[in-house]
Amino acid sequence: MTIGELARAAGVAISTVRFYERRELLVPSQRTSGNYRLYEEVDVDRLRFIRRAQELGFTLADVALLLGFSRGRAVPRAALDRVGRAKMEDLDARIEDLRRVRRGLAALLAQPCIDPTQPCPVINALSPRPLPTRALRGRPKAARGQKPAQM
Amino acid sequence: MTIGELARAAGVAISTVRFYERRELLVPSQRTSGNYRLYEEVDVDRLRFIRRAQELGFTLADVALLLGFSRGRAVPRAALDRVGRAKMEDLDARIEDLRRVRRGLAALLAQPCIDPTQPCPVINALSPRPLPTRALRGRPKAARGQKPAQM
DNA sequence: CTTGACCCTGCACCACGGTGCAGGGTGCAC
DNA sequence: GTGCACCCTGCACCGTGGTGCAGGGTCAAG
Repeated sequence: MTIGELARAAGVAISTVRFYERRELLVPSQRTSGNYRLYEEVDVDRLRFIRRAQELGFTLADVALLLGFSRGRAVPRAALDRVGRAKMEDLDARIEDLRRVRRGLAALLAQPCIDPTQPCPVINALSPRPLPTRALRGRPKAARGQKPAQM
Repeated sequence: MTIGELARAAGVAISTVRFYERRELLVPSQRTSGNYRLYEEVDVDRLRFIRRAQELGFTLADVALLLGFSRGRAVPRAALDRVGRAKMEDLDARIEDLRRVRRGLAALLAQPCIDPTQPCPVINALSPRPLPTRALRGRPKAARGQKPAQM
């Protein structure tokens, strides 16, 4: 199975497959005499595993970890649990972050602005809080892949 | 007020202030004869506005838009509403995405793995779904600024 | 033997929001 | 007049997950 066939089978771009190889996530088992990468059926599963794990919020580094563990035949349940639960907490924190943001934004938008020619307290509404320096936390992980949602 | 004083007052790095200047978000009103940037009190508010807006999920491009509008003295309520409501929808979609991911991950972790020496169906649990090609959607915006939450 | 589809490597580039550094100038106190 | 903190510009780099391109080689059909 060539790289093009693999890519089509798993629904990803060829460049992405090569990119995963650089990250050591999916190394072809063989090469042809002409140096073409050759994959097997199991690599389709592996590639789908990578994509699915990304969907579940794992980074490629996490996936490398899981696949690295799985070199010893099975993914040790304990390892998956550890990584998975950490990811779970991460997800919960991100969801909470976004909800907090949502509340703030809702409050801002709900605020009536009486005279549109006045310096409308919007900037004031946003700025006064001294921000505890640690502000702007957040996790940049997972759920990527689309452009920043035009406005 | 020099750049260092401004940065301290708003709790951001000097390099960040200069970065915002490149993005035309915060241009100093004056320079000294020695070419030092000079800021006023209002710039502290403006800087805090930027940070707060980022907390609320606006990108720097969004902020530039809002601040650009506000050149005409006030932030037009309509503009803020438009940008803000779009951001709101974006937030809702992201929260829903994460919840979906959370459900998937929870299901995966809940799955008991009887024999830890067997190829534990974890990879199988993740891979079999052919993924509808469009998979891996998501919005990469907002809530950045921290490292990817170690595991 | 040629054509065309496919593949190879290596490198540069995208967005996003910054950070860091070199090499130099300024401002003020002592 | 010197030391030190602070400032300047410009450029390169970080992580994340890729994409795109140039300049070539391979392979199978016709």
